Amino acid sequence: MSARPTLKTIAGLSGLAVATVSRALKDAPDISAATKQKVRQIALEIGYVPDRAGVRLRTGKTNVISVVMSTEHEMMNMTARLISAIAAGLRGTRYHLNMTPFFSGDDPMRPIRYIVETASADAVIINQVEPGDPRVEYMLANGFPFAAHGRSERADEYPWFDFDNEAYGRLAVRKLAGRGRRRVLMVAPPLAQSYGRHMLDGAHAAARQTGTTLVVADRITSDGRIDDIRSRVIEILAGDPAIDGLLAASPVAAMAAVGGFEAHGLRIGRDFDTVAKDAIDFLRLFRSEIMIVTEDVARAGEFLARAAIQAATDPGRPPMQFLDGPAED
Amino acid sequence: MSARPTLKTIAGLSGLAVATVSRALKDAPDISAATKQKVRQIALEIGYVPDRAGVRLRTGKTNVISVVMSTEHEMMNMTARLISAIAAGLRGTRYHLNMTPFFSGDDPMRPIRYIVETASADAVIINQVEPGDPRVEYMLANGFPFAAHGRSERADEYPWFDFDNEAYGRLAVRKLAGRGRRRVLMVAPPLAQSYGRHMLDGAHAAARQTGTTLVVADRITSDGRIDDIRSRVIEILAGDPAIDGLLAASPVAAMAAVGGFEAHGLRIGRDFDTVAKDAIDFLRLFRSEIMIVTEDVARAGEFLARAAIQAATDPGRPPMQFLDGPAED
DNA sequence: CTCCCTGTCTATAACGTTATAGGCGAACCC
DNA sequence: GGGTTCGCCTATAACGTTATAGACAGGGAG
Repeated sequence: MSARPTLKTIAGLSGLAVATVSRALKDAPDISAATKQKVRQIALEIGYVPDRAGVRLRTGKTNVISVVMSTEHEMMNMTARLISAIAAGLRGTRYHLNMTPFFSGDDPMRPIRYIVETASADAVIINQVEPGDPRVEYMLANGFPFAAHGRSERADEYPWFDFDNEAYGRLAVRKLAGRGRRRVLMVAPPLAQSYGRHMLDGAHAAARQTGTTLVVADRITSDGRIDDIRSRVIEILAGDPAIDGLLAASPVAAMAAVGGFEAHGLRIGRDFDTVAKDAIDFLRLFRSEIMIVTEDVARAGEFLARAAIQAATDPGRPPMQFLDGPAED
Repeated sequence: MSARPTLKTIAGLSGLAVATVSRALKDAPDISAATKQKVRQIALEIGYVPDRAGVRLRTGKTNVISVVMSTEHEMMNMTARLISAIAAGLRGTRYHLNMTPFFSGDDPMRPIRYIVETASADAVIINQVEPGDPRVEYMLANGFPFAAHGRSERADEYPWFDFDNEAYGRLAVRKLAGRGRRRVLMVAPPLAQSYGRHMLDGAHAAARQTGTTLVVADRITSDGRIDDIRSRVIEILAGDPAIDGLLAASPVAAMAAVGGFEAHGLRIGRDFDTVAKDAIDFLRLFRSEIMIVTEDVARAGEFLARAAIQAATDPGRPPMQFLDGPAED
């Protein structure tokens, strides 16, 4: 039951001063090679690991990356994978992963403010960025390191990873047009979020190019409740029976909307075709007739982890940014 | 750009000593009510929040609860909800949530050992407990506070929350028998895990009582790959066409197995019935013909959060334990 | 021989907190 | 009036780390 080794332990064993041990482990230039060697050897043998509290108190570095995300509803599926991927990206680094979720009804700024004010992380990772996102504005204003899944107008100024939803929108409409579909119903993401606008822009552009008509479903969004999506799609189809294509922004929305089509007796592949984006390998398992475009969340998480670390350790460097193209099935 | 307030700041403003301020905020008995009042007032005004590194260094308390879970595969769905629920349970407490996932191929003991050795959390929460689970043994041996989702043989000695899978197994078979089903195929969880054994025991018991025959699918488990489950179920049905009931341990297994039945042209409700356990409200949305038994993960997470905190702060108290009954649809 | 440099190492202080021992005046008792 | 007790407060040290300034020996230059 020996206590945990500290610098003092190594100092005692080596006959050196605590400060020397510290500097030797830091590879400081004014420590002889022999000393460094000896210190490192002892440190290894007794399994020395720096005490986080000591380091943090002295340096202010927490060695913590905080993920601040909403963890509810369907969205949780993708968020969970993203967090898992970030965790994977943090493996082998000295960073710990902290989760500060916010819940519906909570102010998304609260956890952010807390972290910034108490300096309780070296960097923050957020997702679901909106145009003019206050979290982005706040952290930029305070010079607090962060990385974002998604872009706002000020995307130039911070690290981000984003899926190219505009390319997805274009690709999806082209795929449907390629199957001869002329009138496409789109269950779009909430347009308050940046990625929703991007996707819509892409779909519109490709619709113009291919001579396809794009009908954006009103009163529902792809993050809505299944029942709402399904019943609204049924209504829309009743009033617009020429619709022969479906463009969905999420796997759940796709399932729900397809259900709406099927309620009219329409069959996928025969009476209509569907393209959907899937980040969680969901549709491939249950509705393989749907044309799937995959969003690679693992890549996103791994990138965001590295981007956050770079933002924390090297604020001078240009921010890491990556626009990920859609992967066709 | 004023620096963060510390005890020293309050000491300066109040004219008291730092130690007095500290004790006043701790409500120590030998500080006058007037002083306490004054100190608290100032602390509130300047927004004093204790520095975690300082507290941790001095007291050893990290104010961190670490969740150590595997974050991969289908299981991720439920794990994600569990983590989210734990986070919800931690809201309003002074505890931060740390995530230390392990990945397939990783040794599950590694993160546990790290946390215990470096004392980097006040308590740990684990899930998917197995009989003789080495994580449980290790933490019990080291007297490290933890709470578990699931029980092992030594369940008496530690805090846990568990879903009553035995009751679920019984209930499921009874429901099928109640619909006149006589020969039930069960897609069971991996029997290496405690909950799998429980569920199987319950199913067997109810089968005996109701005169139902229970056929446990071999070579597949409910956490397996969709395709494997589906094709194995097809094989089994080909060799055993009298099967008219399905008991699934997870929503994904249910979907996959139902797919196998349907591949034989069998229809749910007419040719067979299905009972499945669902923790993520999945089946209700997509296959409502299935009889669903709900496992309440939110309750589990909230309970585990409180149980972990109690284990950390009050090791003398008897461990919090709760066996949650299945909720019928 | 003195002076200065260079290469190593060390003493000290500080980050913010809290446990411990002690100080000091006022009130109380005999 | 002298001693004790009580109520309230403070000084000090310590947790583990690292930045800073400085110490000390040996070597080279003058």
